[in-house]
Amino acid sequence: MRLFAQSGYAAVSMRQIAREVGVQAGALYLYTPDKQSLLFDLMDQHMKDLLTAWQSREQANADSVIEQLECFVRFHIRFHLPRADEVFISYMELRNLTPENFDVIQIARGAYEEILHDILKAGQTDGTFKLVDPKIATFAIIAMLTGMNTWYRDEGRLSLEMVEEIYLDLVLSAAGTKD
Amino acid sequence: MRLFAQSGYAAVSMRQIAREVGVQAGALYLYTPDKQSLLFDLMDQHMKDLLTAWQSREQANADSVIEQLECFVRFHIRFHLPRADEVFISYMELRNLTPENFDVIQIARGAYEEILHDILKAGQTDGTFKLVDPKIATFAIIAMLTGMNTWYRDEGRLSLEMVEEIYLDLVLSAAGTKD
DNA sequence: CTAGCATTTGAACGATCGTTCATTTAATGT
DNA sequence: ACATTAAATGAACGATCGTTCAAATGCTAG
Repeated sequence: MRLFAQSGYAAVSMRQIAREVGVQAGALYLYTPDKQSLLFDLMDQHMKDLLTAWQSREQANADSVIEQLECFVRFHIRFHLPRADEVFISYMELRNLTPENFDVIQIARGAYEEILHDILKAGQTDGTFKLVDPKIATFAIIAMLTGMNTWYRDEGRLSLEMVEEIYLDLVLSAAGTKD
Repeated sequence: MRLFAQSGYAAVSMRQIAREVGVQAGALYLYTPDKQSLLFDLMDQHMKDLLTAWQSREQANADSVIEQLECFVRFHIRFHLPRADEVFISYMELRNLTPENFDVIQIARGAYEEILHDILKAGQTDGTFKLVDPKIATFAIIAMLTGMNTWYRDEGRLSLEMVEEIYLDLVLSAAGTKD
């Protein structure tokens, strides 16, 4: 995972991976059928972890849509930030998946986007959110949140908690809740 | 450019590039010193085009910060959307640049981000934007706008003009102008 | 038509790729 | 201590990589 994130799937050789785990290249094939599976399993597990983590979070079903959106934003940040390598790989290496593997990941990604989409649609329907297009807002918000991974550093100017509040404010504003 | 965008720099061979332009691999070296230069020149030209295009846009200096932000958003969308391949490469292939080439691109990228940053800071200072942190808002807005490239298709549900208005609305809201 | 220059070829270089497999080494059960 | 199973090696496979370069080809000026 570290090697793929650092140099990219295509640029990392099985021999480099073997060296990193202290083994000869041939031995890797006792654990994986091929290089492609290493990439797919990494991405597939990441998406499964993501969806599972969402489903098993402390859930308050009677929440207002604003609280639901707030919950989603905080969840997204807290899940993605500590997983910089997985997230990076999952976004950058999609084209190195075989078509079948690509489809699996895309479907999981769609399921995750639908979580936010449903919240935004509900908020638009009951008038809480002043949104022109919930589908586009979904893309925009997720891109905005995930983009954090490209610049956030633990030793940076702002703490995780502060960044979380700032992004929450940006998202709630974009959704049209600030009146 | 098309090959790099499609398969990634590392996965494209000089022989594939040669075949695409109808020539043998050796002949490419009459036009480029090496493969790396192909990638760098592509990205460097893209960044130069971007900054030049911004500087030479029809400029109304007395604009309000809201108009400036609106101008930036429209500019970003109109510049990036028709250049899907260049943008994709410029974001995905950064790690395949040599350190010196990487620095050149990063500096140009910083210059572009500073355009938006300056607008947001000005708007925060004069009270037009209700922003907690202009620097983070800069990252968030650019990520949000650039993310459009991953899903927008010409034959899609919405026209470029409509998408532009929707994103403009999202950005202005996020900046805190909608009261 | 030819001389001279520019362009392209195609073979070759050494290196590295993902993957396989006979063989060796390590661990386990009796 | 030995038989058996598991794990790992390291050499080898054919393929492909970026790059070089002598030789062949195409083009232009005289």
